[in-house]
Amino acid sequence: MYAIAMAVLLLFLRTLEYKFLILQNEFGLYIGITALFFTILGIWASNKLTTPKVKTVIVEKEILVQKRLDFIVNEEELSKRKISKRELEVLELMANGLSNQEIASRLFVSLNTVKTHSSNLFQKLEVKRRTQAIETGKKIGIIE
Amino acid sequence: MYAIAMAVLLLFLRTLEYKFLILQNEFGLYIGITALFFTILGIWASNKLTTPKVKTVIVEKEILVQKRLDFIVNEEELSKRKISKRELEVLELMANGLSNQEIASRLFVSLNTVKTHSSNLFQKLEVKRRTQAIETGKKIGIIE
DNA sequence: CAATAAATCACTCAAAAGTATGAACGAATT
DNA sequence: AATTCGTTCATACTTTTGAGTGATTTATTG
Repeated sequence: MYAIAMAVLLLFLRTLEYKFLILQNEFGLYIGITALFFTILGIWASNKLTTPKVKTVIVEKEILVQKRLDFIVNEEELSKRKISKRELEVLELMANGLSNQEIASRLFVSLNTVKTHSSNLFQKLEVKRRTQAIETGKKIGIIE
Repeated sequence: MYAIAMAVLLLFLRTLEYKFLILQNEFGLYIGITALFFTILGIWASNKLTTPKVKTVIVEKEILVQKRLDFIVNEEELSKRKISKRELEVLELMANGLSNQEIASRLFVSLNTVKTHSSNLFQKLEVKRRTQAIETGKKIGIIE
């Protein structure tokens, strides 16, 4: 491409030379045309060939978080209700708003397994729904 | 900048001409140097002057918020998100672990109405599930 | 070693949750 | 009078959740 452009330009300049009898000592004109031409070519080539610049703008989105630094799991409730640690994990993820499918993916188990855990959990917490499980879990101090 | 580059080049070429007695009919050389020079200049100019593509990255920044015992509804969040008082009522009952049907009965409206309210609520809270709605609702201080 | 608990998963069925769309109505606002 | 908003409700449809049952595997423990 570059070579072709060069050839075209030279040919063009030669034609000018013969047709309009531009004198050789006026070569400033040639230089000028060449400069202009190749500047444009350079810009074009740059745009075409270089990977586009990416300016990364980081926008901070404020997320309000409330943390209890003093949180300790109520082991007594856990043993009393015979809640296994897998079940507790599931409950924690539930409280974080994950769906069963998302929990399954997170824990690398099947959806059915999560369902089994949650179902057992509900019995142990004596609740009917996940929202109640989260509520109760917080109340008895097994999750934050 | 461009003008300066042009001047520099011309000066350089003139210097070459007198120092090394380059003949005028060998102007292909001049052309070549000029072409090369201005191609590079064009590439450089292009890189400098083109507006970079802007890539926006949203980074979630955690902000610790102390939970106060004297709960006051965050009116600002309510108005900012345009959450109606009926929607807030539904959210409160959701957070108490009620099912949609139970909420409907409590508010003396139909199940479908509760669904509409909760659906609108989820959009306004930018969540997909009721568990997330409860979580977010507590975080932004519109429910206890 | 046998018993037990925990974790895994499948399958089915039913209930609940959620989406999308449209619509009716009254109160408040322009 | 026209418009906007909140509330209400319906229909239709999809996805998720949950109950119930049964089964396998692995680790632990009496």
